Amino acid sequence: MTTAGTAPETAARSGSAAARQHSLREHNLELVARAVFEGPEPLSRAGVAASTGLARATVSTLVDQLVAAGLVRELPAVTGGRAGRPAVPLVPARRTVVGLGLEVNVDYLGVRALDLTGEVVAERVLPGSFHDSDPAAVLGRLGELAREVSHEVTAAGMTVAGGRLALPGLVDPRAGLLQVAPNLGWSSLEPVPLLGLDLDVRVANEAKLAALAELAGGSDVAAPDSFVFVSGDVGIGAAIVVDRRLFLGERGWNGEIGHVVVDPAGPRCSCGAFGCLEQYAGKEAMMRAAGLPPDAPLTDLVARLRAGDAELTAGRALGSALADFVNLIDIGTIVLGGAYTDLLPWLRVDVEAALGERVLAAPFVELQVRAAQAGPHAALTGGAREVLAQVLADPSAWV
Amino acid sequence: MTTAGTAPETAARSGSAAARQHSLREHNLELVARAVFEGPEPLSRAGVAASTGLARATVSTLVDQLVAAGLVRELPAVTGGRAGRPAVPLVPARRTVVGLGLEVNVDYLGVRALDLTGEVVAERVLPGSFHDSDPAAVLGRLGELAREVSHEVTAAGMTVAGGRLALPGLVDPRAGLLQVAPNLGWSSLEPVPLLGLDLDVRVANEAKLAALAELAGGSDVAAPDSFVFVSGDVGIGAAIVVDRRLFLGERGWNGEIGHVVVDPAGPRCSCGAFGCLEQYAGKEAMMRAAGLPPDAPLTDLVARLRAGDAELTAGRALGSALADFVNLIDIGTIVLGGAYTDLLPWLRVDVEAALGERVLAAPFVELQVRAAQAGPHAALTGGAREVLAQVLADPSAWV
DNA sequence: CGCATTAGTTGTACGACTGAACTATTACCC
DNA sequence: GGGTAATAGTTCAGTCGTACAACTAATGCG
Repeated sequence: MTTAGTAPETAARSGSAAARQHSLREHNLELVARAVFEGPEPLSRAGVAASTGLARATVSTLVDQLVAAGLVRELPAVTGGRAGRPAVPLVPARRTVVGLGLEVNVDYLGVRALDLTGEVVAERVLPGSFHDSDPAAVLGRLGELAREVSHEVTAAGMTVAGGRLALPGLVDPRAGLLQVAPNLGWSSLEPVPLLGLDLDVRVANEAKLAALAELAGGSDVAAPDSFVFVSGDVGIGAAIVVDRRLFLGERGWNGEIGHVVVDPAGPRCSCGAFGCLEQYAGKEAMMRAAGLPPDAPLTDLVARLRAGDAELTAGRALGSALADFVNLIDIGTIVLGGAYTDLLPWLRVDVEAALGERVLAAPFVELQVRAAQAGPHAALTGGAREVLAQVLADPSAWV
Repeated sequence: MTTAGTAPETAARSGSAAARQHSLREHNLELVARAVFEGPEPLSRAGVAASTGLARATVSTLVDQLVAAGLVRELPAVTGGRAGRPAVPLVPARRTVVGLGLEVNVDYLGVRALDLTGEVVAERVLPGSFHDSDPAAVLGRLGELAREVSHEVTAAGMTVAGGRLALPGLVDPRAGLLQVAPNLGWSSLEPVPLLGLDLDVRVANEAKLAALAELAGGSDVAAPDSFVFVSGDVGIGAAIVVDRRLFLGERGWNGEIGHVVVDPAGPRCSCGAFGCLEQYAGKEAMMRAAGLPPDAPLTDLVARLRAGDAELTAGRALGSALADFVNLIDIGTIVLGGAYTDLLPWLRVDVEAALGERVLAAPFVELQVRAAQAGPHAALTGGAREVLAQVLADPSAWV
């Protein structure tokens, strides 16, 4: 008993655990669920068997379990013009299981519930100003919104699988701790208990979750599997997605591109250092450079740029910082989010020029810069998607 | 047959394949092998069972297979002063299976064979000058050295599991292609066939493999599980190790810290851009700054610094670039290799100051800067270790 | 209407892990 | 010195998940 007690820690350290018979089933259940969810068009049982390499008999029992658990739905058998028994197409189940995305940001609170098809089944967004706010009060209010949403979906027969709370700051997801969120004026607190929810909620950085929302892809463009997501606002945050998974570094504090050196002789930054990217390509800096007040709405800047009454010089600095990023991590696709999405037409030339000049591997690979596809409040969508991804990763918990 | 043909690709794309019965065994075989190899002190069968969570009966059969395959060795049973049947300690087998590390660098060729205990069982190092050399001739010569080593170890009854060829340049490990190695004057070639070896050899970047050598740890200090390894020489390369595994980005071209911006108003770099780190902290820049010829040996610089006849200003630039690195990927331990290992005493203060100033998370985490532990020609050791790690990851191939 | 074709199901076989009982070997204590 | 407790390792029946093959189901086509 004493020695056995150390087993879980050791297993966790090495990242893998003993595999039993039922681990096999869990693994294959995930494999089948993924095949159904990620396939470009609906697959039949036989199609799943072909694409996974599992035997048809095995797939049948696994699919039956997923259907019984309410994760997968059978469409009416479709006779596709060719001989043979018609296939039964399998699709993600609608309105049975939902993931909750929660967010506190400088200008709004929000909760969004997504089902397995990616559809928004309930939502509350509360605009406001949460500069230097009281964490307990704000998170309490957010908790109320979440309870409203939660009741709404459970009343409709759905199950809430869990939640993700997006916060604009340094967050340690493993410890459930917010270290500091400068724009909220929050520091060193455990946000989840203040929500007062009877639900498995984890915290995450806002830019990281917004990046995950990109994985859904746009209507026209497919989402890349690996990309760097850069969210430009007052602060500038980034997330690294490799093979559709977040790369978090040791503590989830990576992607602080806003404080990369652009010019050591540049202006002093709020972080104390000199010449950080934020001083060139942060929202306030861009506004000032265009002769607008720093807290003017983004649309004002876009209007000026459209009219030709201002120029956007932030692209050079952004491109320089992105070139550093690409040189250091080698991810060839850059997705620009936040304010940069709308500003991309005036940024693209300078950014691409800087990448071409400074990225060592530029001659050998096509670097892509594209606008974010996810709509407003992307972190809400990303958070809900992450919860659902976890359901998908371990469907056996729902069987 | 037509549909089944797509299975492997699909499985490969999603990163996981169908799990059969024998996958279970493979997984657990790896688990047991890892427990034996990575444990701080030798474990018995019962100890492995406790640490992995597998049943004793299962562990026994798995261990027996590993012993039969020559990967694990049983030490004489030891009576440890306490009651009960004495345990049989299990340790990595000596001189049964070896991995080969190969390297072409500017000033030498080398081949090193390591066995599972990490001991060097054979080695050839050939100093020389391979600036602007002929790839076919040089790789042919290296192939001869490798054949000598290979014959030596097979004559002693060992099996060669494979090899890794380390090259100082942009390497695509997946495609087995060297894009460009500026200091060798090589570009766009497939190096492995030129070795003329009847062996599974893959290419890799020199700094990446040198980083893996660090995982063995020093005699005094344990190796960290996650770190950034920076190798300073004429060029400056880096590798990212997370949970004891290389993070390679999309193509293995990451870690190009030598071309991170230190000052856009700085001197022009060989890459075409301005103010790259290499122009401040590359070996030639450091030599010049100390009033030495750019190709002087490192010992000359160290002698001057010891005597107080020169100052090393590279630390500020290096610290600035490292701060960018840490802000972007959040790895708290930095291991300095190459020329930096010996220069660390004169770099440390400036590097740590820059990290403290520029790293956003600095107040919340202790950043560590340490010297590389692996000895000379670390890439040879790292390459051999990677081959052996692959043996460990799939022992079933040897059973 | 029968045959070829494809989808899905059923049943047997096999392989891998588990738990419990068993053997082996030592320390400790009276 | 012998009995007892303790620990290591082995044996064996039991259980579970997948594979393979044979089967049923449902459709198109000639």
